[in-house]
Amino acid sequence: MIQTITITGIKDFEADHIFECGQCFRWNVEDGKYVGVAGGYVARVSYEDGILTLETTGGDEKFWSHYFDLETDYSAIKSDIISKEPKIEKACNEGYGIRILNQDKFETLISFIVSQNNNIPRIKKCIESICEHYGEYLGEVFGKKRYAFPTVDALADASICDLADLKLGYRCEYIVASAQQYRKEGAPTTYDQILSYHGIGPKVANCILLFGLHRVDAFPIDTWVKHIMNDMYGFSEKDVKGMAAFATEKYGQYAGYAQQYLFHYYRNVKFT
DNA sequence: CGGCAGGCGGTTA
DNA sequence: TAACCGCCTGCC
Repeated sequence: MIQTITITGIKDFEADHIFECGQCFRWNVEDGKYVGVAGGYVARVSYEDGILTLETTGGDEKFWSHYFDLETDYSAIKSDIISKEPKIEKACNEGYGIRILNQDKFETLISFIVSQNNNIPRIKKCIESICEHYGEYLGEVFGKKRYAFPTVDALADASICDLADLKLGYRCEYIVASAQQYRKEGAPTTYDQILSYHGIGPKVANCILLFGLHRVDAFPIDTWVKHIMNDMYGFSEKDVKGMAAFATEKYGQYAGYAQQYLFHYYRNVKFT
């Protein structure tokens, strides 16, 4: 059963920008609108003239409002980072509707383990496969079978051999070990704690900080960001430390937002 | 066929 | 602590 939620007076929202800036893997265009699963609910999203419309199997306005980070003033954020770094203005204008979602911590942690040394279409495929095999079946919604992201227990108790059938490669053991650590310790709260997971290094840890824990000062440096920092500022692509220090100094507490605008710009506009 | 894709762990010097 | 190397898999 589908309910419709409409939220009005929303600025700085563009589904394309939100879902194509590298933060999530379970939202895809179906018949012209984005459909995805979050918090165990299926939703179809549309936005026009300040009105956000969600056709969903569950979750109240409060849940979705928080998920889409609607309480945050992105115009103010853009002004702030542009004032600190005018060179970012074009990227902010191109990706004007970006928002950093408030995603589930465990889902984010596992998803970014899957992302390592991998490309986006295959990451999405792998995660859907994990959901189909280990997640709760949510029914047929908008013409497709839908599945929730698995619980911590479901993945902690999964066998590495069975996961291997999902073509996850060497990431299988990371996934099971991480789910077990998460079950034992609870959700991580610091960078060092995230880094202590087997199979999580600096890049993935920063993604989990930013996208899972909403630590908007985190600045994940992947190969794209390396290209960007090289192109914009002349950094050697090996100088990850230099880039990280520069980002903190240049963008400060909003480095994560800056990363998203730049990533989106280079990924979807400049290099296409 | 080698190279690479939103890296990481392990081993070397 | 920096520089390599191998790695599951799929697609050029």
